[in-house]
Amino acid sequence: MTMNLKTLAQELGLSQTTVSRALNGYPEVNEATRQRVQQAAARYNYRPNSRAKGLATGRAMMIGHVIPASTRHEMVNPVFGDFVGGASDAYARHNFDMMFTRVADGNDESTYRELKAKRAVDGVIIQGPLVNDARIPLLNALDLPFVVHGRSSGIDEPYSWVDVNNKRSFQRATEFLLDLGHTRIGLINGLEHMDFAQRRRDGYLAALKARGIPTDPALMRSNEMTEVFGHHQTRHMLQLDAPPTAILTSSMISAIGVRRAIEEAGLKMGRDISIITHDDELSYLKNGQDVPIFTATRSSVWKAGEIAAEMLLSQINEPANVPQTRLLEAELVVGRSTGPAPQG
Amino acid sequence: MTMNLKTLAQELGLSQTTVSRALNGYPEVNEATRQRVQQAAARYNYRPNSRAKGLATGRAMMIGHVIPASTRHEMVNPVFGDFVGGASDAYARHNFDMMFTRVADGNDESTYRELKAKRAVDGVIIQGPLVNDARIPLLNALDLPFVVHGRSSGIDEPYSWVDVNNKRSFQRATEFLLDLGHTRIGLINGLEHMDFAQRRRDGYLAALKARGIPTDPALMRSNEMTEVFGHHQTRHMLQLDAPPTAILTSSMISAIGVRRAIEEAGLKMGRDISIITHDDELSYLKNGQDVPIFTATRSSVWKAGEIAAEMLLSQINEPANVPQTRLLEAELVVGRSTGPAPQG
DNA sequence: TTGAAAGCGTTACCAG
DNA sequence: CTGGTAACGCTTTCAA
Repeated sequence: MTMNLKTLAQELGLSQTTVSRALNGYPEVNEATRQRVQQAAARYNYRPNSRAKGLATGRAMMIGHVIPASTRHEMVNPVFGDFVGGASDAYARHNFDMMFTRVADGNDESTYRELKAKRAVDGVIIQGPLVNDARIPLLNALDLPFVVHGRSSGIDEPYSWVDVNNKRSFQRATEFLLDLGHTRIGLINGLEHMDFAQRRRDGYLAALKARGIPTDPALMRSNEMTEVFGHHQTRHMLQLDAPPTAILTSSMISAIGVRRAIEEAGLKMGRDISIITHDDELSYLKNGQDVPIFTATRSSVWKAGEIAAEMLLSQINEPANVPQTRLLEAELVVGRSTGPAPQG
Repeated sequence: MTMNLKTLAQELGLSQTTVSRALNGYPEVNEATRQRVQQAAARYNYRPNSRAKGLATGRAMMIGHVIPASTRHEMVNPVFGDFVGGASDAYARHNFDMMFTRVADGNDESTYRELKAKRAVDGVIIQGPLVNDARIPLLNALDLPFVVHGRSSGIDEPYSWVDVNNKRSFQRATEFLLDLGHTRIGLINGLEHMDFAQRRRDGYLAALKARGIPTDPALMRSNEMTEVFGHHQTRHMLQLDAPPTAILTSSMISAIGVRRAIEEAGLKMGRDISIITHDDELSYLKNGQDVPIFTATRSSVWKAGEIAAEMLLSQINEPANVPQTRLLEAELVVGRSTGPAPQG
């Protein structure tokens, strides 16, 4: 048997009401009484039953993260872990908890509906948005607060998001390789229906176009970002008549496979071929300026998680408070769509 | 306003009791009534409010995973993601949810106490056990059901665990390298207070000893399993007067750094040096037998997550049901400690 | 086979 | 400043 409000109140010779008020910081309680109550609560290690509290207040103090089963590898992607780490720090500050639901493919509509109907969460974070992601209209219709990590092209409803500037960073990375003299640059990208993959490709193409370098479809691959595919795609590219002299990879995990394929081909890194990866903390000197290349570094993704969580909580706490699109620290971008959204 | 039991019952002209019984599969309800109720529930997309249900039943239908902040890199370790993936599959089958709590270092005692006092979860999974891990006696004292992913040497209380055979796999891997003719084998291990790291080292040492190969402390490193440290440690080992000709790595993530250091040293993989990594799906022919080397492959870790979750749920549902130590599929081991535990 | 009513442990309203 | 009491939405006994 564990302590509850009723017995704690009896123990103190007070009413449940007063004890509850003392513990929840209501002003109208006598300071001496409050002290007494707090001490007793500490002594008995009393914590309000979260389900009872939730029932009474109508708030779950819980945020849901729904993970499609298809993206089994997603959980392994460092971006996932870092984002979630940052978010959970923010939740902890506000005494919220974080709930994960893995969902079979194609089943996410019913999952969100259920989350809403069961009142299991006060809001959700959407990870890995697709192009024209159906979850966004769904959640708007369900009136379940949410924030998207990333953006979804093709959606014209309002929604809040936090993203890195994928287009700009891939454009920069490509320019960097061009500056080094490479003209055949391979792109190992994520799946094309993922929104970020399109933005990254756009950046890559824009850089090539600006220099008048022809694009070669054989150098542009897209698939799940796993070691196996990184390896596979690289092997094929290296067998081309005119293989790439540099490779741009979308994730640290696929880069493992890329490097293995390069090893196996007997090529020497840095001499025969160069590779750079989206998670790298890289910058380079250009016109006397230190220019960062990638924006999805481990720490900025962590930060993105924190910001997304804070946005969601503020949306939940004061629904009137609609976030504005703005730039954060030059690298992170947050926004409310259907406003004047920053490009990239 | 969303549908609840009361209005659903009114809509049907039935009592809440009957509706509840019909929906929860109680036998004493008229089949025609049940049909009618189920259809109405589906039509209104009714789901019982999980907090109200939890209050009434005394069960949270939620499992907690507590993640120490120190292991920030842990969330990035594929082992973490795969284990959690498997576990959440199992939870989904039983309609349980999964809650994550990140906790500042040294604060985990109060976190577990709070989880218990708030009745937020029905049980917890312990990840990354240390040698003589204090969480085990704590949770036993709190009477909060738990299952450990891994084991904790030095604990003599009973507890349930699921583990791979770390010792045997590192012993095998070392033997494999010895069979290839290597005599200077570097070990890049996890932090030594982590229980698994000790077991792995033991396996490595046992293999060397069996062949009479002297051990060299300079070849045995242990640290967090990150790219940075993998790189760092490898660089140092390669600068030795007698550098290793093979390296055994504890994780795919640190292996990234290992490979980079080897590249930078201008060595050619497979000719100058070989590396194998604990996550590799490797096997080799020995005496005409195909012998698997490592046991912590991605898929077996996934499976371990499923098994751990199932053990925990069965412990929660029928506390009398104490799991027995046993071998699963030759590679996974589950158990109840203070029984005759399998070695390794 | 069905229903009324008493919890489950809080919060919040309304009196005093 | 404090207390009584009615929600919150469900399950579960006890009666019918």
